[in-house]
Amino acid sequence: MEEADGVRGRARRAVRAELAELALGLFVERGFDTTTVDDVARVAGLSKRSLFRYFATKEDMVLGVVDVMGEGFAEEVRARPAEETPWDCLRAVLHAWEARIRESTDQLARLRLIESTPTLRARLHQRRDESRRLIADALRERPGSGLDGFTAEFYTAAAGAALDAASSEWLRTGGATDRATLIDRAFTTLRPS
Amino acid sequence: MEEADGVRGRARRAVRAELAELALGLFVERGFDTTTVDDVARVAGLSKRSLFRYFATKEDMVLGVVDVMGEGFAEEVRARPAEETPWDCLRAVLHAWEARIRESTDQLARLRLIESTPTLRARLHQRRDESRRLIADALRERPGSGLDGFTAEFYTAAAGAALDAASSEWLRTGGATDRATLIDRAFTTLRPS
DNA sequence: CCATCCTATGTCACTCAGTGACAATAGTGT
DNA sequence: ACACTATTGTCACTGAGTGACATAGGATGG
Repeated sequence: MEEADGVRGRARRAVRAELAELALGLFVERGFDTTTVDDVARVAGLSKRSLFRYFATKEDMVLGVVDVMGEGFAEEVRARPAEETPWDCLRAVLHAWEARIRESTDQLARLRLIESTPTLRARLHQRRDESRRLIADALRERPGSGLDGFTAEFYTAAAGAALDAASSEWLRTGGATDRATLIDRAFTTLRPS
Repeated sequence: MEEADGVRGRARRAVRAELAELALGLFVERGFDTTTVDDVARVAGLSKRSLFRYFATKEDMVLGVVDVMGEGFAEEVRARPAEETPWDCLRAVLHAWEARIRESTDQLARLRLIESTPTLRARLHQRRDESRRLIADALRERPGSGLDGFTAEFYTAAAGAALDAASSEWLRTGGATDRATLIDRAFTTLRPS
């Protein structure tokens, strides 16, 4: 039951990743809504029930990676120098995050699928929502931040808006533009330095 | 089939509103997830099937009003004076919108329910997402806006962030604060005048 | 007043996501 | 070989949502 890293846990995560990749392929090929979980299970060679032991929901098969974001992000916010403004702090962390995300594979196909599937977009937002609280709290609890809950939440949500717009544009250009640069542009739009 | 205002259409909308109110009451009382659609149908005195002829989804019974926002909002954006900056334009329209929303009943209970139910939050974001494109387009197409798609979308998403944070804070204070004021505060936070 | 539409509704059967319970079956350590 | 434990499969179930079809009710034209 413990999430501590045993051989078991690692194997499990490997299987999960494999299944996610397979599912993504199917969804991209046949469409998310028109592909049933049973379809995925059949192709993957296990039962629907077992599949749901790896993923809580169908959407999770696609979102998987994104969902852990919250805690890590909040932690990095806390680690930023105290003299940094909230806005710059968020920009910096988001920037660093982007660099890491770029390494994962299939980002373009995955994002395209998410963008074109309302169900998936909804889930994604739900996830981001849960993270937002965590991040806003981290922002407020920085030494000497002097932020109230409302302002902290707004900053965080605005940063999320930057991420959103950047992802959307990145997708529109077929992955040609640099997401990190776009994010910077968004941040600067509202706070020209 | 036509949505034009006949006697029929008006009656239909009245029934819809009545059902929505009834459903909201049940959801608030028993919880959204733990209340089945059949429950609502039973109390309302019609079949589940008929209920789904008034609402496409269970969530729609709660969100109902919110979803028409998109087009109206976009229209008002187009009607703003051209010399206004995008940011001020959004602020003004959002401000006007708030005044109108305040008139609807049960806002507090409804919002509380939405806030505390992930499924509902997800749907709400989904709706907002659909509106965002419309509004961003309207913003870009204002005479002499000079905005690219990316920037327009970011502005719009950021305005959505302000609305979100304001709603959240408004709820936190039990409806004591003025949402319009909060929105102004958010807008000013990122663009002190 | 009756025949005729048209719409709202009910009924029934179905799909699909997700869950709980329990049995079967690995795999690991001793 | 033996016990222990995690993983999987099976089966039956709930709950949202849909499609097909039958029917009741209310307006309209003759």
